Amino acid sequence: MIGNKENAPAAEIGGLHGVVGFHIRLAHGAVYRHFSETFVGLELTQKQVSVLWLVGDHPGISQIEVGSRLAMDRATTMTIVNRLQDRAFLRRERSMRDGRMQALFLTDAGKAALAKAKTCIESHEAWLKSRFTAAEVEKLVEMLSRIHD
Amino acid sequence: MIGNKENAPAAEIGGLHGVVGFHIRLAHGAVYRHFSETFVGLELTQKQVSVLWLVGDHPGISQIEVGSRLAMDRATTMTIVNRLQDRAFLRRERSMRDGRMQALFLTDAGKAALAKAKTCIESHEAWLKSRFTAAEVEKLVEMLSRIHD
DNA sequence: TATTGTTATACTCTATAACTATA
DNA sequence: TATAGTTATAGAGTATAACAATA
Repeated sequence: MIGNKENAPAAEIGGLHGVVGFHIRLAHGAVYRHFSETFVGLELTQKQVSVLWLVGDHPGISQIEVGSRLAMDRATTMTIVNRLQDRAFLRRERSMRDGRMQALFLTDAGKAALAKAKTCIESHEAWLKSRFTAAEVEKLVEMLSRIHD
Repeated sequence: MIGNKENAPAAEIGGLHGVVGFHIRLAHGAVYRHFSETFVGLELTQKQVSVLWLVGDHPGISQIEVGSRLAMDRATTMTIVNRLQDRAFLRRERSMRDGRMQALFLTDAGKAALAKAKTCIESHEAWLKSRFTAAEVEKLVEMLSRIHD
C-alpha cells in the first residue's frame, strides 16, 4: 500500500524496452505508488476513490453498474463496496424499481471523504500532468481510451 | 488471473473522465486481462515474464538489480523469484564477486518458457498496437516513459 | 554502517464457483 | 432462464518489519 522508496526503474531493460505493455505496467506502478503516498492519512485506494466518485455522481447506481463502468467483476465490486460500507462511507438500499439491485448512496461521511479525496486527486494529477503539455495530456488520454474502450 | 468477460468499461464515468490516472489504471487493467487470456496454458504472469526476460538478457543479474529495473521492492522480487525457482525456470547462485548477492540464471526449462512467452507477447503486443500507427506507438511509449522514469 | 537476501505477515485487487433472490 | 447480489475461496502483487550474512 505504501510507496516504494527506491522508485527509479533504471535504464537498461534490454529487449523489454520495445514492449508497449511493459511501459503501461511500469507507468501504472509509478502512478499507483505516488497515489498511495498522496493518500496516506486518508486511507483510500484508487479503486475506493473511483467507486466513491461514481456513487457521488450517480446516487442510487447499482453495484453491477459500478462494476461495469470501472471494468470490475461483480465479486470484486462486492469487496470494495463492503469495505466502503464497513467504514460507513456508503450504504446499500434495495432498489424498488428492480428487487435484484442494490442502490448505492454516499453517507455524509462518504461525501466528506470524497471531497477530501478530490483535493488529494488534484495534487496527484498535478504531479502526473506536470511532465506534459495540455495537448499531450489530451493525446495521452485519448490513446489510453483506445486501449480500454 | 483469468479474463473478465464483461470487459467494456462503459461510457459515462462523469467527472472521473478528466482524471489521467484513472485512464492509466483502466488501460492497465485491459492490458492485464488480455495478457492473462493470452497466457492461459502457459501459466505466466506479466511480472514473471518480465523477470524471466531480464534474467535471460542478463545472466547472473542480482535480485536487487532485477527489482530496481522492474521498480519492485526486495520482498516483492523475492516472491516472484521464488515462484519461478519452484517451477525450476531459474536458479540462484551465490555471487563470487559479492557474497551478499544471488546471481540469477535461467534453467533450460526457463529458456524454453521464455521463448514461448516471447511468441505470446508478440501476439499480445500486436493486439495492443493494432489501434495505433507506428508514430503513435512511439509517442505513447515516450510519454509513458516520462511517467515511470 | 550499509547492502542483499530472507522470512513472516498483511492488505488489496482480481477472479472463479456455487448459491439465493428476483425478474 | 437470465440477472444481481452474495459468500467462500484462492492466487498474485505489493509492501513493512525484523533479522542474518556480507561488505
